[in-house]
Amino acid sequence: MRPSVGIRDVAQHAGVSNATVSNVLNRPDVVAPATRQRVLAAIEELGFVRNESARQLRAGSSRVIAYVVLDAANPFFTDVARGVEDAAREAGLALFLCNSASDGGREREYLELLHEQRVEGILITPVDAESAQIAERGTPVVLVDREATDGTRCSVAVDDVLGGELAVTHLIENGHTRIAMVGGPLSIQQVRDRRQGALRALTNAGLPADSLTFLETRSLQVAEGRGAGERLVGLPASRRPTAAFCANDLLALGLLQSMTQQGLRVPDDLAVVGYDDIEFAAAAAVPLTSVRQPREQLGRTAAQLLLTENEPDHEHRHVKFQPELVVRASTAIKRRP
Amino acid sequence: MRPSVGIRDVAQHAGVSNATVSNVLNRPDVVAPATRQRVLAAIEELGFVRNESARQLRAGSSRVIAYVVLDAANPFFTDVARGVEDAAREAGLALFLCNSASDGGREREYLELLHEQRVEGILITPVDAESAQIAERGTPVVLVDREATDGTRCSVAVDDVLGGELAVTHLIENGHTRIAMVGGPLSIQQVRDRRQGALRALTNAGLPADSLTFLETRSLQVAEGRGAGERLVGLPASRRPTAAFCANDLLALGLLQSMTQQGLRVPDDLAVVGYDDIEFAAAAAVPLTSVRQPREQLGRTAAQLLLTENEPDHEHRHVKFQPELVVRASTAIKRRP
DNA sequence: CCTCGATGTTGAAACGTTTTAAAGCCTGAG
DNA sequence: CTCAGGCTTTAAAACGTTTCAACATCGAGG
Repeated sequence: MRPSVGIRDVAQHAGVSNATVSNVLNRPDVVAPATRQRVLAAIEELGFVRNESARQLRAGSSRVIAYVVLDAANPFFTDVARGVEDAAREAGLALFLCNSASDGGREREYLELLHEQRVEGILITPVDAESAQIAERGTPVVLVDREATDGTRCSVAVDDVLGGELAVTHLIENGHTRIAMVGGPLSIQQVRDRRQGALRALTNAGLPADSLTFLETRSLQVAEGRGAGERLVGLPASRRPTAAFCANDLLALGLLQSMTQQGLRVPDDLAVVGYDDIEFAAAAAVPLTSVRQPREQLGRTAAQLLLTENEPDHEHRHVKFQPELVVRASTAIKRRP
Repeated sequence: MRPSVGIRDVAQHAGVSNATVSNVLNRPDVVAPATRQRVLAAIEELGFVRNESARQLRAGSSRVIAYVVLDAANPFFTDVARGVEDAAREAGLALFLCNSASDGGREREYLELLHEQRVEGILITPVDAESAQIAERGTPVVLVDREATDGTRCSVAVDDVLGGELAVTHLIENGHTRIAMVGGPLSIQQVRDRRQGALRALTNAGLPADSLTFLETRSLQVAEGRGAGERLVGLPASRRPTAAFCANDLLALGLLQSMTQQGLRVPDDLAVVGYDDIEFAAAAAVPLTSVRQPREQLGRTAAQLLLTENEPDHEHRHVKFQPELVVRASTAIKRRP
């Protein structure tokens, strides 16, 4: 099953030393064309596959970076990952994706493993603030979609406070004064920031802070959005919000579904704003107004920062992008009946 | 930056031999409690992180499997991946995700890298038939969502021919006789199989084969679905199909969007069936009728097969699941006006 | 007091590469 | 004919673990 043909088998078969085989693998130009051919033929014939562990042990570098993603099922993160991969590929690195699935334990396990693997660098969208503290143990770490509070590492983020403000300001301009915010858990920095932005929008408009009903969810997934929809409809009509700002598009889609199911109409009975502007937002039952983030650029930039990490004069940087509101049908202004 | 503290530094610091440190790491029960404490303290103090390359080089096994996915942005695959991860985790293995993004070149690179890394096993949904042939070079490989034609490896698939048949039979039963199939490229086995199923449905119903207009797309992504929508509407009304079967839900969502944009109504002007029944299908502008596949089970089973792969008496198995039609609004029967 | 088995610990040999310094070989100039 | 210098090739020493056989130590049983 595993004949385990090594570099020395190849060498013997080609009638050269193992050093020469190694040269063919790593510096093909340095070895004479004739010998090179012979060695390549031997490699082919024996089905030799270089043992990366041994290579890495001796050479010290790994040619791999990893992205520990918060939720692989969320298209937002796969778009970020695409950006990461493009940049990594340009630098000749491969990307391994790890899914923490919002589970701090998994996240820790993956980080440990990646450290042990001595990957060239780690990108991570951490589960919560604590895990963001994770000590750097020799492997460079860059935070993605989260700002590093201390100066111990680079980070790439989007201004979530501004994003929340944009969303809710838009709702206020459309005449809404009772607004729900759906999102959670609050241990997630983004949720807190977006809520803070929402509150700022109220303040700016001179509305009282209790104009915002916060519906906390256990995760940022579609099912939780549906649950929030039921809770929302359960509220007494007099206090029921006329608009909802969701902490991400998955929640918004779930909310939308739940509204339809319960016979309420969007935007007439409830206006909805999502966040992320994932591709499916535009294809939703009611095309979703959403706060767009530069997803791929986020990933691309993060990877680039990571690559500068072991330059001698490296200083940790914190890049922050601006979000942008994309208006669609889910917040069309209410028609007079 | 990289003090590179090794097992012997720890040993020295704790006043034991490196063998003992290794024992603490791998067989904690065999070393006396007092010594163990001392070693653990030293590890903590020095911030030692085991070098996985060296471990693997010596020990031979890697505790990692990988899934080379066809399109990480397609929720279908992330759901499969969830199943894979659950099963892997139960077996104490970590999962690395690699995204070939339907690019044969990338796929080959990743496979090469994974072979070199000596991962415990590889799951792959291959880009095309050729790449499915990829020689096994010591690392067990299991095909996911694709049937292995030769008996050289295990595979887990869903009956795509049946799926296509279910979809189109449903359309025929709803009275459609001019049907479009949207999908491609034809190098993808699934697309071919689903088309074959569609044709079989026609035959069963006694309809001529040219009742099916095949609109080939360049990929299975939303944007291509939109493109197909435009082509569809461009057809002369007399020949224009009244229903479309899409090779996956992403195409169907794109098609849907394009219809709405062009002022046509689903299902009245065009009935639409998707494939995969991803979560977003139910939340679409018009909830999508779709062919559901047991996504997580697919992944879970694949991982389990992979784990049996180096049992002594292993025989390659081909598991095949049955798809199931989920009917929603996008194929509701046309009302008499 | 000796032996034996159990329990902990260790020295040293792998594992399969890369890398470095040096050795061979050749060609053409002196 | 010799030798400098360029081009190829090589022997051997790492890299940081795990593992195995062997070595202490100790208490109990004879």
